[in-house]
Amino acid sequence: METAVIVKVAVSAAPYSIDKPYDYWVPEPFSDSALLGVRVTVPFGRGNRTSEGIILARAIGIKRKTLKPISSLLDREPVLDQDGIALAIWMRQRYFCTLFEAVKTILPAGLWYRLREVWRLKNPELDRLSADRMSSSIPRAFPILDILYAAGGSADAETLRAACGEQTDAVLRALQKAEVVVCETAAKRKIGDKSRRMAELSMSAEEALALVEPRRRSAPQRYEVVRLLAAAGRTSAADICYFTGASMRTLRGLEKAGILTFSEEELLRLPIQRQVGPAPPIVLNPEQQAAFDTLTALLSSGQPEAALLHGVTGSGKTLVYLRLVQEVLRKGRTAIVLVPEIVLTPQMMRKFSAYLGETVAMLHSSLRMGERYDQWKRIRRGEIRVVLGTRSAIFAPLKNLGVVILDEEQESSYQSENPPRYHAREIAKFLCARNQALLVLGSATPAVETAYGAESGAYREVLLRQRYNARSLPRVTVADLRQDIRNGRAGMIGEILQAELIENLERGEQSILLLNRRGSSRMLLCGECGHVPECPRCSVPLTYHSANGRLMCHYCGHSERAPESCPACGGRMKQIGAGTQKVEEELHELLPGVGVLRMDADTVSNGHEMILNRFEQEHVPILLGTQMVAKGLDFEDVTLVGVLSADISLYMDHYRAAERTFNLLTQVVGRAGRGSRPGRAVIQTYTPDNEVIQSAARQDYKSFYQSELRMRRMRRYPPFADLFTFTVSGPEEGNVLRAAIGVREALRQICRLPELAADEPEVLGPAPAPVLKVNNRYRYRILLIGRNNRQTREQVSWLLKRFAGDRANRGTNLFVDCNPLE
DNA sequence: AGCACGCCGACT
DNA sequence: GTCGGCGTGCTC
Repeated sequence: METAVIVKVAVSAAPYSIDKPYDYWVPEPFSDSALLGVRVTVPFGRGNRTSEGIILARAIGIKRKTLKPISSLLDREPVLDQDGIALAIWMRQRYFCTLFEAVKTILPAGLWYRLREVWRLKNPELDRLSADRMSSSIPRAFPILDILYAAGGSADAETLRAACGEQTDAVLRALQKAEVVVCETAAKRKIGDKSRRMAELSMSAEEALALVEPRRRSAPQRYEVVRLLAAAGRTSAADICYFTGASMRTLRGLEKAGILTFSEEELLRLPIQRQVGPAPPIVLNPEQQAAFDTLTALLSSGQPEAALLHGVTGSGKTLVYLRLVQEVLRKGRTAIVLVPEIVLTPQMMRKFSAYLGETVAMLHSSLRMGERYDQWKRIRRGEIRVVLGTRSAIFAPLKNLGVVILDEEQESSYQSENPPRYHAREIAKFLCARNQALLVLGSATPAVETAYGAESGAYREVLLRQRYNARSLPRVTVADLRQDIRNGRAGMIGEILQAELIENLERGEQSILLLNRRGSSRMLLCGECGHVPECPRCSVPLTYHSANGRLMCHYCGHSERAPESCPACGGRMKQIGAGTQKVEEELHELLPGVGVLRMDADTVSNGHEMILNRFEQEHVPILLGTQMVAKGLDFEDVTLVGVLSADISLYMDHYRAAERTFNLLTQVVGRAGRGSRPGRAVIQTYTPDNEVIQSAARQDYKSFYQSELRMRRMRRYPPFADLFTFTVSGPEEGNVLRAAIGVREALRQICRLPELAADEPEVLGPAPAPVLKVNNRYRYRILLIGRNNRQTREQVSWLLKRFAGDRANRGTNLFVDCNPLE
């Protein structure tokens, strides 16, 4: 029997329902380089389509008849080590994704190849007449041959598809069978350099307008695009689409018609801040020293238990992190430090590089793909020993990991928003266990689950109670907005807050106002019939953007020009919604001539940091913004913080609503009085007696935690149970609902299994998702309240596979999330 | 999912 | 007789 090197491969073409390691044999020339963690291309499926894959295991074995060979190697050296492969396998069973999806998440995007199918004539000498004769029985073969011959004998599949439409693939396969053409797959690196596509007119503005003007009615978008380009000159394609509502398709059409030309523009490299100032030696106060001692003791134990560093705002957790990382480096090991937001990385980076110098690397999502990839290579080569970054930095390929630190561990940004929706804390736990490394979760307001873990002994709790320089907490006033209503004040700013703002203005001190809601959504409403324009593809009202005068959908990206009169009755349209713009107007009315800086999703695109710099340097009296103003920003002169309405996030339909509100309020209140002067905070609310608001006002984590934990125990929420959210989606509401009911019934069956029944699992639903329709797909949810253990996950996995395999569910899709944060 | 194979009805 | 519809089953 013939033997060969046999490898197990995670294949990208395998969907979840059939995902497993597939065996391939390795042809002799590859056998030395086809190592574990090397990416490959392989034939897959009946049609032997070329698919990407990665080698998970390797052995010498019998070359069975049914095995197919590896087609090519994509790497000279492995891109994943044994730990990385183990992590991918773990992620598959934890997040219900395929092995390959897990690998893709672990590796940096800059590393990925684009598989390009190139079709060419099998015999380059073949003349057109013979080719036509050979393919005479294949319908629609002529246009494809036309292009192939015009392009000199070969063309890539994308070009062919663009020119020949729907059935290109089928025709190509038929031509392949007739031995007219062959297909080759070329792996092309997605080049790391991020550039953006720019467009400009390829003729004078007058000429271009003259060309599109006659068809202004039938092709309004073309006309709009040309008008914009005529006025603005060279513009990025993304901006053109934003301001005109045209799609990329329209732009390409204009390119084809010779009216505009595309070009690429390099995005400027962010200058890396390396102002390594003289770093004074770190002096810890007794409490910090005690915390440090406890953590180092844990570090030296063989298999350290994880620690919760619970320190009030301003207790100097960062100094403890720094000392700990120094200690880890001294032992010849490496460290990962995670922060929740990109905005916070430069601040933290400055501190870290001051103490640790060149061994620190920053890794976060706003790095350009190429930079990210370069950093990744430096880390792999061992040049970097400390990685600081946001969520995805947890996948940094450090060797000999000693510690992972998650700062502000309760933040929801640690959970990925797209599948696999991993949580950096869970990945960190896995990595730490495997490397005998220490996991440190730092927070002033830990997640309820984490605090419960500390209470029940799963984490070692280390406390920091003292505020830095013994500063006192801000004086907090809870202002009852109902009182203002009784007094005839209908605005967003009540009497108490106004008085405090005036006081601050007189003293020449700065204030921060928080509007507790996401984004800045304003809608249009007809003043006469009440009609609200909705998204044609989603079940949400469209949001009005004043920057471009358009109505846009945040879910699917639909965009249309805002109507001047009501499409239903012709009445006048009004803007409604309490966005930051509205509050800004109110502020101008109440405090004429006072400078206000606004920071929200609308303004943030043109520079988060710029706004903050202006606030600090130009000493603008008031900064008004959404949640982002609450996060870790320190300004010397801010002595007043106002929360416009504390209630909004309390009544969201989510089990973490109270926790989120408490965290936000505590954080934002902590922004006041960071300098030498004492701070004040005003929390406006319609429910001043609410326990969450009261405990946030007192900065009393313990009492919030205890009442929240009682509630969660009663309602069987995490940490007392795990919530699996099943979402069924599809284009037809009836089918979706039917499929969802099927899922519920299957889950109820599963729950009766003896191995699960002991935990008393419960199944609820189906209920329509909070936004029922997104992108013309209806979504229904089923909730399973149970335990996230191996048995449950196996059952869930089985259900997912069965759902995908059932033909009755065609067109619908099912996915699962466990304990989603959002 | 994506593809081939196979088994039936409407055409040259 | 053959083209193409869709139902069925497999993916190393």
